[in-house]
Amino acid sequence: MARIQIDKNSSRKDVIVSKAAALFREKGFKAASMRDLAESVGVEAASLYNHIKSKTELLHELCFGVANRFMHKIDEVESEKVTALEKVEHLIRFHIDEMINHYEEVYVSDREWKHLSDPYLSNFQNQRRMYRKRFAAIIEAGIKQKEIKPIDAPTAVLILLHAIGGIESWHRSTQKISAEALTENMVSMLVGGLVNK
Amino acid sequence: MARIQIDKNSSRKDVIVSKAAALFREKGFKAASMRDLAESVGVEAASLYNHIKSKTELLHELCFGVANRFMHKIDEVESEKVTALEKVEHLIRFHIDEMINHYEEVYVSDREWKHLSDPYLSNFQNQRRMYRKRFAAIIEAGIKQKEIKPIDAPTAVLILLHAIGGIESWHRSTQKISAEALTENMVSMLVGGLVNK
DNA sequence: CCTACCGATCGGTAGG
DNA sequence: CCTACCGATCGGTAGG
Repeated sequence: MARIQIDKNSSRKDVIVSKAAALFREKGFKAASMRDLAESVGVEAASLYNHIKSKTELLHELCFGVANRFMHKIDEVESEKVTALEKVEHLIRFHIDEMINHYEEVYVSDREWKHLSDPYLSNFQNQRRMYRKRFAAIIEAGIKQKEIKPIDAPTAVLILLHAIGGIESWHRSTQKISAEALTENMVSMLVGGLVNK
Repeated sequence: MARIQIDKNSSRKDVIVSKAAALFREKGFKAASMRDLAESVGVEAASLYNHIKSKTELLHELCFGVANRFMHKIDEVESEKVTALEKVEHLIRFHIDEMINHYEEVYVSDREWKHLSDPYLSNFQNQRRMYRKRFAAIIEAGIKQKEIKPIDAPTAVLILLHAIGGIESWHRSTQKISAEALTENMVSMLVGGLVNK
């Protein structure tokens, strides 16, 4: 049987990582076993180790993949020539989009990073802390320019990020409104909660 | 040594349940072992089973304890003679208060209920679904009375509940603003995102 | 409440 | 990629 794929190894690994995301999301990192994962990939558990080093490596890849995308995005947004409030809205829309289209990875990275071990754990926590600080700084700027009402910026960031995490429930619900409607509703409520008057 | 406690068994169990909440919050239900719990209580693992039936029983108690408080509260709020928007604000304040003062139980009930097993699991999911429906109905009423802007009510509920879950980050942060300041900031942003104009 | 211990399951390795 | 298997750890029980 002809194989179109040239780099079989890397493709196989991608499949494993993506199945791992789905499994870790569904059961949690600790409760998901490598035997579960093997079954969902369609091989024996031992065979997984020809493509990956360890279970934790899968978590690294998921967490840092997501973290990198967010870091890249905030670089981009910071250099935009728009109002602070518009920057905030762009970040909100990016988070919503990520949560809609890369649900499993984002969810796992958000809830299961605690199970990373230590060179990676502190690295991840630092990136996360940094990201939130930069997000808060944009809100702070918006407050100074009176576009955003005077609130505690770190609290606002925490509300925004967690609120968007609620898209989890949307994914799991049976009667979903459309992704577009969801996005506009969320933006309306979240940006509406920020604006001055 | 005199013992003031009359019902030793029930007191001992309360300690175990509360230590379990802290441990499950910190490590996650699956990753927290009964040996960890025993150590934090100050006994051997086997001794725990004189007070509890199983590890899962601990999770039941935590999840349903929290669920019952919320169900009781929404009963109360529904019968209040105030505007729909005020009812929503009361629920928001209750959620914030619960998340500030019963952090560990609420957090565990929110994130670890997946590990319940099945008579309890469906029961819990039903209560949760019911609660959200009733919350959404209040918002719907507020929209009809033009107190609340026309948004998708289930989406609004999802945003509110998850946003308040963000208090987790406040608990873990080193430079906490006061509980009162946190509450007023959150109410301002969340209620502000709902009001019509 | 403890010592001693169980069967099951886990992540991972050896060797082909 | 598989068979066979490992040491560790888990939730829980027996018996005192």
